[in-house]
Order: sequence, then C-alpha cells, then structure tokens
Amino acid sequence: MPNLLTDEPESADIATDSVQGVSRGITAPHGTTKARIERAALTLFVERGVDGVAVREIAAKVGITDAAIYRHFKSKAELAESLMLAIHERLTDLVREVGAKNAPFRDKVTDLVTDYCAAADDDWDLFTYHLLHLHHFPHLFAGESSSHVRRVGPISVCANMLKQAVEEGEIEPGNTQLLASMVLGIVLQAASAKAHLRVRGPLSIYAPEFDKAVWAVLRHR
Amino acid sequence: MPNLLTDEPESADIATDSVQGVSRGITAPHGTTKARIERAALTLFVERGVDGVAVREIAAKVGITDAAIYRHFKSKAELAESLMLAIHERLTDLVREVGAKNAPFRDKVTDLVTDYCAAADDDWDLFTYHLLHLHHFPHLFAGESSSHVRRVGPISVCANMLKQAVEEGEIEPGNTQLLASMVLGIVLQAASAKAHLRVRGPLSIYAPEFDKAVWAVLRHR
DNA sequence: TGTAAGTTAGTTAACGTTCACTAACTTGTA
DNA sequence: TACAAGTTAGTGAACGTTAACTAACTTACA
Repeated sequence: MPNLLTDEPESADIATDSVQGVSRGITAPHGTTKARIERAALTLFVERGVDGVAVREIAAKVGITDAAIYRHFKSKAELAESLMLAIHERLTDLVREVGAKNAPFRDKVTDLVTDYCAAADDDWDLFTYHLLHLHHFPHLFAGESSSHVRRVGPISVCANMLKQAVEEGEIEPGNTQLLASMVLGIVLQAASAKAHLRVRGPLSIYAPEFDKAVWAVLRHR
Repeated sequence: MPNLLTDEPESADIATDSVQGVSRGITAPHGTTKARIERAALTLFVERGVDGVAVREIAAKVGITDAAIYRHFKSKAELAESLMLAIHERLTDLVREVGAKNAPFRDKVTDLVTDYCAAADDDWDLFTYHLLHLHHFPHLFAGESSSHVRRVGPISVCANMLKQAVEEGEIEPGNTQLLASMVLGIVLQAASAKAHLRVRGPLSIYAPEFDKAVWAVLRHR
C-alpha cells in the first residue's frame, strides 16, 4: 500500500450499504481495488448518470488517480456497461429461474415478486442503476423489430412466463409483453418511489402488497 | 369489442409528431425559432440524455449555430429544465383536475388513465422525456423528508386523490404514496415498453386495459 | 432606424485517455 | 538462498478534443 492519502473526501454516507462496506464486488472479489472502483462508480452513476460523472471523481472516491482506473477497465464506457450488464443479467436470470420452477402459477407469481424485491434490497444501488439508467444502454433493451438478435431482459423473460401461463390456461390470453410491463410496473414504480424517498424501508416489506396487486391484475381481465 | 391485448401490430406509428410538425411549441408559440429549438432539444435529450447532447447538435438540427441558442435560452440547463417543468406541471395539473372532479371515484380512475394516455400520445417525446429523464432534475421530485418545501408531482397528487378516496370509504386504507406508485406504475411501465418498442401504437388503445388493471389493484386489498 | 435574431471567432475549462516512470511483489533458476 | 527479470498497480503530467458559453459584428424588417 504505497498511498496513505485521504481516506474519504466527503460523504458520511452511513445509511448506505452498511453490511459489507462500500467495496462489495459486483464483478470483482470483495475488497479489491477493482471492486472498490465498481462501487464508487456505481454510487456516482446512480446519482448523476454516467455522463454526469468524471473518471477523476470515481478515482478520487476510491483514493487513487484517474489513470489507475485504466489498469482495471479498458474505458469509462466499459466500466459503466459491465455494471449494467451485471444487474441486467442477474435480474434476467432471477425471472428465468422462477419461470422454470415446477410449481403452481400462483406461487410462481409470489416467488417472482419476493425474489425481485430481495434482489433490489440486496444491492439497492445496483438495482437503482438498472431502474434509472438502463435507457443509457440502448443495445441492452433493443426492441424486436429492427434486428433479429433479440436482447432478452427481465421483462421479456417475464412475458415468456406469462405466455406459458396462457398456454396452460392459468390466465386469459392477451398481449403478454404489455401484461409483463404492467405487472412489473407495479413493483418497479414502487421501487422508483423508494429511490425518490417517497416510501421508506426495504422494498421487501411491501412484497405482500405487490403480490396481491400483481395477482389482481393477472386474474381480473 | 376487440381484444386490446392481441399480439397483432394493429397500427403503425402515426401518432408521432405528424400533425403539427417538429416545431410545435412547448413553451413558445408554434413555428418560432424558440419552439423549434425546444423541439430539437427534446428529441435529442430523449434519445441520449441532457448530458449526452451538445448545444451544437441542437443548433445544427434547427439549422442555426450554437451561439444563436443563447438568444433564446440563458443556458443549456435552463433549456433542459424548462422542458421538464412544462411536462411535469402539465401532468400534475392533469391529475389535479381529475381529482377535483365531482364524479364517482370509479369514473375518476377511468378518466385519470384515459387522460394520462391522451397526454402521452399528444406529445410522446415530451412524455418520454419526463418518463426517462425526470431523475436528472432531483429538485423536481425531492422527497418530503429533508426540506419542508414539498415539490408536488403527478404521483404525489395522485396519492392525495387516493387519500381522499380512503376518507370517503371508496377504497381500503393503506399507504397511499405506495398505492399511487403502484397504480401509476401500471401505465408508466407500459409506456416505457412502448418507448423501448416492445409494444406499438398510441398508448390510448391500451387505456381500457390499464383501467381494468388499476381498478383491480385498488379494489382487491 | 432600432432592435431582434442571426453570424463568426473566439475563450476557458473540463473531459477521457495516454504517457513515461516507479515501488513493491512474485517467480524462475544458478 | 540470492537475485535478475517480470508483473502489478500505482503516480503525476500531459495530450488532443470537445464542451458551454461570450464578445463583437451583421442583417432583416416593423
């Protein structure tokens, strides 16, 4: 450790991610410099967007120089995208796994809502990054019209799950893409409300509410 | 009555700015340079975010030089914020007006959904700007905890409407902020799906579906 | 003819990235 | 074991570019 420089410039962010500390890994092992860069970048990206954050600021938050960032990431864009890909795939897999379960559809809905909330609470900043800044990475949610490489994501996988439910006679037929958006919207807009400090506490405490609401939408059509 | 949730493409995107042309005013009268700047800025801001767009690009799109922009707007930030304020207040007023109606609560819900969709279709780019980039303007949605200047917006006004409905015994008591987020989330996430080309056509064609879903959530608790 | 609205040609600052260099480890082998 | 050689992860200074914005000048027209 050659550098005994300033530990923390500002913050006093006590409330945010208390358990594992700010160096929790997203791609890299906990505690490594790479993980600390990821965490610092994530926090800043969430607050001000990728374009609103200078590489120098990320470095300052970690306690290294901007040049050192490039020992770990090819570019700022790669850093930003690797973070987005991590949460995007994590959430996509989550939905896929629930969908693949051998369980009654009603239970799968509950599991989906519960697991989604748990994932959000597990790494709130990462989840918020996905929630607020996904549109910064158009190739990750490209519609199915233009290219025939269809990018999957939580919503399209959820739509597939609903399509299967339709085939099995669990719910009425309809536009499953739209329906998936509507039901996930219940959870996501509530998450957005939490991000904007309109609701408090872990998202999971509202999971039963979400479950009831989602099921109400799926049943009454 | 045709099923509005069919997977059919149904209709092409005729709704996008064909009628009034790209110089439609948001703050300024139609056809003026100021209006054309607003429209050009809006289109670019929606696509790539405020920080992702250079003043030069906006000017180029209008057919003037970047310096000329400053004859009409004090700064890029002011331009971006005036656009956001316009749609933010338009939507807030919309919700307020529906809430102030002297009509059965069930009808107000239908009106809210219908009018919200109509507002989205009326100026899709402006609506999308609000949907995707509101978080770029933290002071417009500041939570009620820190400052005592509570900024209102569509969701908080909707929450008030629900609070009133609770007092009048129309729906069960509960966290109205959360409930407002959940029900608006149904519409907003569907709008997001349209923005990402996962669903097609004017948002209004889905309004009856939204209405049913929103009511299902409000009733079954 | 005065002014609104445009131009050209800058300024200043910030950005992402690269450069040459270095201290501290790790490793292969005489 | 001693140590040359290589690797890792950092530094500080710069580079070329681009950004927002401004000053001074020009022009159309009510």
